[in-house]
Amino acid sequence: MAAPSSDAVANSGRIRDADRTRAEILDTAAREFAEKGFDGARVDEIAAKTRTTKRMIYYYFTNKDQLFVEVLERAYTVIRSLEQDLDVDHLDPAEAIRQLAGLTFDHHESHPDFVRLVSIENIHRAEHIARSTALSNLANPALDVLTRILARGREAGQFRDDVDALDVHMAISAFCVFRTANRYTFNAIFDRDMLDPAFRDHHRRMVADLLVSYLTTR
Amino acid sequence: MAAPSSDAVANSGRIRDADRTRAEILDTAAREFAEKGFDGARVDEIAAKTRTTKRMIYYYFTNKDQLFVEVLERAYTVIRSLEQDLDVDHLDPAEAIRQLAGLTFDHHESHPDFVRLVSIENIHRAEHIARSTALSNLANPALDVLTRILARGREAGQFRDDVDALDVHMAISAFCVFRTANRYTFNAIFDRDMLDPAFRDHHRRMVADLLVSYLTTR
DNA sequence: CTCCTAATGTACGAACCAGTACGTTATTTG
DNA sequence: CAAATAACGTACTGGTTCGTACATTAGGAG
Repeated sequence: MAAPSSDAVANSGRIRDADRTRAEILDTAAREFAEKGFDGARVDEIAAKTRTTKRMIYYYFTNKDQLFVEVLERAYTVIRSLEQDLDVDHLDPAEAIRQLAGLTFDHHESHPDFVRLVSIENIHRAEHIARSTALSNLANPALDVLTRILARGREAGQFRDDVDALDVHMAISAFCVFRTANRYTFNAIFDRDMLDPAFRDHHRRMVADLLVSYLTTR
Repeated sequence: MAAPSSDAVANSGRIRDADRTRAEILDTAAREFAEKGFDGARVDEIAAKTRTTKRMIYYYFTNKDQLFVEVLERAYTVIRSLEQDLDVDHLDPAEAIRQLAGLTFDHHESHPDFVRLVSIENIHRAEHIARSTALSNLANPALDVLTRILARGREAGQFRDDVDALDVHMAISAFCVFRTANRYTFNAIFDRDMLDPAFRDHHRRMVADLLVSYLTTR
């Protein structure tokens, strides 16, 4: 009965705010894409889970593909900024590798949606990344860090010299990504949930050990 | 004008053969699912690429989900039989690990569609595998082999004793799967095609070295 | 206060797509 | 060889889904 005034409140409470609407759409879309995949996700469903309408999605993002592009851009930006904060130049090279592996491990462990989005983008052969100048030019701070660590390790005679930073990055990513990305088939077939906390610390140490033992073996 | 007889020939040339039709559908479906993902693949398109019709797909496989289940069953069966042929009990444990890693590496390298199908199934949270008794019960011969190798390595005092066969299998799979599954985003962002032959041998040795150095470090 | 534009909402359409009703032909069995 | 059944084909439908035409309102500029 007091509806009219409460409607008015709801309306004015919902002040027009482009940034806010855009951000809310992106958040919801990220969850929905990660949950269902690109082709499985529904624009109508994303809109329904937002406090705005489908029209707004097309107003801000033109189409479903472009929406996915911006979802990806956002997801990558998060991990890149994390990596940038990594300061390991003062550490022993082996310990620096352990820190880097640990950081990657933790990020993937706590951002399964990011891992899923990347998997989905790979199924689509990275066509969205290719269309994104932001992502094509986004260098990886972790690589610079890694390059310096490897150089120091080699100079100290601790590390082998037949691997480059990208190889090491790949090996670390592979391990961390697999635990999250392939968790379901792995669990279904081997009956072991890789994300079970019981394995967490063990696996976290395992990536680090794998890389350090590899690098220090000649 | 000579159509009737040539039609008849075309018709009788296409002898009814359930097994053959089924197999052709499965092959085509596997390619199509691997190419476009489960939701991206079209039943009409699969049918069009077959010498039969959509009706036959539903005749043999009931629905799209069941078709995917059987595609997966087939794909897994191939690698399982490969692993079964692996005989490394006569080898030095470290060398046996290298052989196993090499076999896994080669299979993933030469069967990108298999890797993609697994990725797709993970996006769908292994719901199809769960529905397949064949897959749920399909043990992994590689695990038995691996268990024996690890036991021998430990007895010989060569291997560490804080890892089990499944951990090692995971590490190997992670590396091999990543190269194929994440090749596109990796290439887009780092401008390195992991499947470039130039890296093939290097990476093949790298997985083996990673595992052996890890296992032999205490 | 008025005008202009950015922001938002409603309703709809055209294409698409999984699945099916119905009919036909080959092959096997008795 | 007849009857039964397995294998196959055509044409269609009902529901879905991306995208848009059109209408409206809020808020800032002057």
